[in-house]
Amino acid sequence: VHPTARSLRTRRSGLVGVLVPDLTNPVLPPIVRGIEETLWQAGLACLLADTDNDLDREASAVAELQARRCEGLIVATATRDSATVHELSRAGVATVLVTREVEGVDLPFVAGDDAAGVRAAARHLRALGHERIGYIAGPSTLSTTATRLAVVREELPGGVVRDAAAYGIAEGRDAAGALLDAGVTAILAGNDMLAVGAYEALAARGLRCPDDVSVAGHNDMPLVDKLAPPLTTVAIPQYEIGVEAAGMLLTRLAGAELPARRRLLPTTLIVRGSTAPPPHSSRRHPAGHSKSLRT
Amino acid sequence: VHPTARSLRTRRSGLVGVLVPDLTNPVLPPIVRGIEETLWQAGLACLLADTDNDLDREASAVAELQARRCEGLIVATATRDSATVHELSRAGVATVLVTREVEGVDLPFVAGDDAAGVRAAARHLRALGHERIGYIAGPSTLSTTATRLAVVREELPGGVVRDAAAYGIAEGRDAAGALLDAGVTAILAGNDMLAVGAYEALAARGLRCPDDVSVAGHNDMPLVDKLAPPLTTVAIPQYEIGVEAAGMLLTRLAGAELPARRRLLPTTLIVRGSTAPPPHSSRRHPAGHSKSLRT
DNA sequence: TTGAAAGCGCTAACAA
DNA sequence: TTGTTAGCGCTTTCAA
Repeated sequence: VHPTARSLRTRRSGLVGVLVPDLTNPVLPPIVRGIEETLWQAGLACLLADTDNDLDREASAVAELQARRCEGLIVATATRDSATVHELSRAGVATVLVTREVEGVDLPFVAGDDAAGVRAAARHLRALGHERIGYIAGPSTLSTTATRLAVVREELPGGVVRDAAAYGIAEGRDAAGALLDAGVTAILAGNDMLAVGAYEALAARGLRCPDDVSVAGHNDMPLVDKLAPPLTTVAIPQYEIGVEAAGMLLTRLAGAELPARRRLLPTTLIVRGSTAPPPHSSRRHPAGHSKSLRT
Repeated sequence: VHPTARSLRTRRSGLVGVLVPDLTNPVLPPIVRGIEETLWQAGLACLLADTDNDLDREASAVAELQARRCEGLIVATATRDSATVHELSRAGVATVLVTREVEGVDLPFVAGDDAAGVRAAARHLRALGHERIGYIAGPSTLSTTATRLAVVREELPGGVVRDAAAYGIAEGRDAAGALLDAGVTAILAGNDMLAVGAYEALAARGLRCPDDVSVAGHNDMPLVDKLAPPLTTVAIPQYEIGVEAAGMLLTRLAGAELPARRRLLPTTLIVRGSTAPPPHSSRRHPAGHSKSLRT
């Protein structure tokens, strides 16, 4: 059997294009694995394209993938207003969006339930007794940022928000510095890289985590459980997201209707050592040991 | 232009298969990016296959990629005696091995210069004054393990070696425990995951790093510089390895001769806080402050 | 049921 | 130089 001749005749390439913003971001490999394994089992192969978070490269990668007659596309690179994705939608190309959604486009979308995760994290901090809580938001071009920020605004009405230009350590450090200047006792970070930056900002000021300031992140990337202190963070079911995205593409390619256009998989708040009651809080000490409560 | 028809006619698919053992291993994504970008620029697309370190999956992935008429293969999954790779070599398939080499096969190979890296790490520990040094070797099925171990045997003749069944944290913890029982003052780990396991073994015994025992790793994976203490480790030029591997495949596909079959790119020992002189060592304190030297 | 033939869109070989 | 044609290996259609 010769797949090329078959492709020519049947007009099906057996190829799916997978667009990732940066494979180096630890969130992505498990997702890609989920996609790859699911597609592979269905007899489809993955053409991988890494856009390095560059809009032009996204556009040219899509063009190339289209030219190569991919049967469908799985896109994890989308900015909120991606013209490329809008065009894909208009052209009726079988496309599934992963992790990053695009506004005004009704393509299938799969992600972790970030809103629930951030909500849990925000409530966790409040339950610990924090009242001045700062949030480090990621780049405003991404839907993930918007989703998480909306929840923060809702759950932490008096919260201080700082933007980071990118989901990186340096950006987190700067933003956290500004939040500390504003006097927060807890920092919720848009993702774990930003949280690591917050650790650095604390260290630079001689502040201790969680004694002086609590920090929480998002994604539960590898090794954050080994930091000092281990990072409290929101875990997302990355592999399952990949499997689900590939599954949605498969049903779409089979011509079937999707049960739901948007699929949000459950996230989990993992409480570790980086979050604790704020300083001077009576909750710092268990009630039975606390003098202030006894008097 | 229709690439399928062109492929049928020219018998060139424009596809290269990339086999990885586990994309989730942080060493791989930068390598894959290097491969992908280089190949993409040359007009070739990457078919990604993740074998999950499974021999059968490696075999079936190769079969599938062959069936899809990939022009060449980049293989990062090979065990030292991989029958699949031997077969590839025999069949004359354009193949480049990355990171993991296969014995008795003269396919092009690209990797970091692990031997030099491990040598530097071993000498670093000896220079600090360590005399009882333990080594945690990875699975013996991999060439990386053999390469590193050979250097250890050479540089640390009296060293204690323990095998780990896999490059994982739990395996590192167990192996490190055994080394500590043997009374070592420093642990050199086959990679960073094993080193993190060593950290855990130390913590479990109430030992402090680097005060009681030094630890060094290999790969410089993300966040090991943020651990407590920051990990001393050997950094390998991952992205460049990917670029070089793709480059070698391209020259091979162009029919040209390779300047060298094996290409080892320079590694760097990054000394951080996890290595220090052994306890009771006069080198712990600068000479000028040391009473023992004064008397 | 089995078999022959047309044609998918391109490129390379050949003819003009 | 430019234009025409055969055929890559398969699937699908249509005839036997």
